[in-house]
Amino acid sequence: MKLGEGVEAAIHCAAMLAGVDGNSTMSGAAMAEAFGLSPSYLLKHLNQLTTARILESVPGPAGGYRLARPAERITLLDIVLAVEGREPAFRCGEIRQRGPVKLDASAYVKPCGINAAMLKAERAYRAALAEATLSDIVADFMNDADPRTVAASCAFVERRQRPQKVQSSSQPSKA
Amino acid sequence: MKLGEGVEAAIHCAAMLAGVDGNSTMSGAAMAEAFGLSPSYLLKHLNQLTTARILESVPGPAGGYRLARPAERITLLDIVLAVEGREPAFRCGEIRQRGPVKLDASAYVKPCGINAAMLKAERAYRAALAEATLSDIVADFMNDADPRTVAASCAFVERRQRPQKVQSSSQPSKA
DNA sequence: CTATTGTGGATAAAAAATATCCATGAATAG
DNA sequence: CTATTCATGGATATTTTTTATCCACAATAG
Repeated sequence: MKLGEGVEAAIHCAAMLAGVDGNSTMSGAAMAEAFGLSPSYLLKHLNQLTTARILESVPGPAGGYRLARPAERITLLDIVLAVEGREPAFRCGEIRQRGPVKLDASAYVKPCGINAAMLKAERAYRAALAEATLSDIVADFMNDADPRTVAASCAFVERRQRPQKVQSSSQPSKA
Repeated sequence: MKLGEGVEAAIHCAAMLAGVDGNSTMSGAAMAEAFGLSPSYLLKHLNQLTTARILESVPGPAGGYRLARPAERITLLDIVLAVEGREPAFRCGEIRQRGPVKLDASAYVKPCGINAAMLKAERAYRAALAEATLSDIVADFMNDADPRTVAASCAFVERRQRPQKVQSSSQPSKA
């Protein structure tokens, strides 16, 4: 039972994006640099987050990624499922009916109790992940982490975030 | 996040071994046949259960496996950890310190909050697995499953289990 | 002794995770 | 408009993990 490295990367990136101002963005390359990750592979994971509507992406010279909704409404479960897929970790292969004894298919309509027990545990896991919001993660970091790391993170965000053109505010200049 | 197929095989085998009488055993080959599994690979998993002292093994012509302790004191967590290993599914790569910013190692003595949140969820998962005993699994099977499958399982165990030589008891009545 | 069974190591085959590259299209700064 | 920047998606390569097989060995019932 193992989670891919992409999960760690995705959560860290999302937490960093929670720190950008307003609708500013940060490029995938910047985040890859911040965490010493392979840029082209990280983009794959960021793309999964975009597909899951956890992030929004903006193409173009000043483009990048930003959170698709407030950090209060993004949970670790959202991110884990987006990156690892929604299928349960335990996959019942129905080996109970693979034996030499030929038994009618109607004998197996009731679900396998082993599968049920494993899935129940997995629901507990997911429930715990659903309790942890991205804003919790960020708040804990701000409060508990070493002040130097907090300062370094904020400085990085400040330096690398990119403001977006205002387009829908009070003056609809765009038409 | 995925669990290997060995987990399903191991739990089914343990549940079947819970049905053998006294100190009788059942061979790995018999269990592989019962579930349509590759014998040589299944032995690897059974061996992991033996190493973890969940099963006992008996070599020799009448040998095989049996539970090392009552089914009431074997949990799904025991089996999952024995087969999948005891390491957590989320492995923190400390990518927070892999960036270009050179910061003293003393800045990272406090554990990563993301890691803490992921491990907390994993504790909930393991706690749920620890609640499910092998005797629960067997009892649910006996009560809820289709009577034909119960009968078939019991018949298989009855036919393939192997009594052991009595060596220390008082009444060698079986003979 | 002989046949059967688990143990452990070595090894091979298959599948998945990780990583890179490139062509494409979209957006926009200038 | 033009050139640049960036995300997207496909193709592909590399590495690791999982799955599976085989064999020499030790133990033991008959």
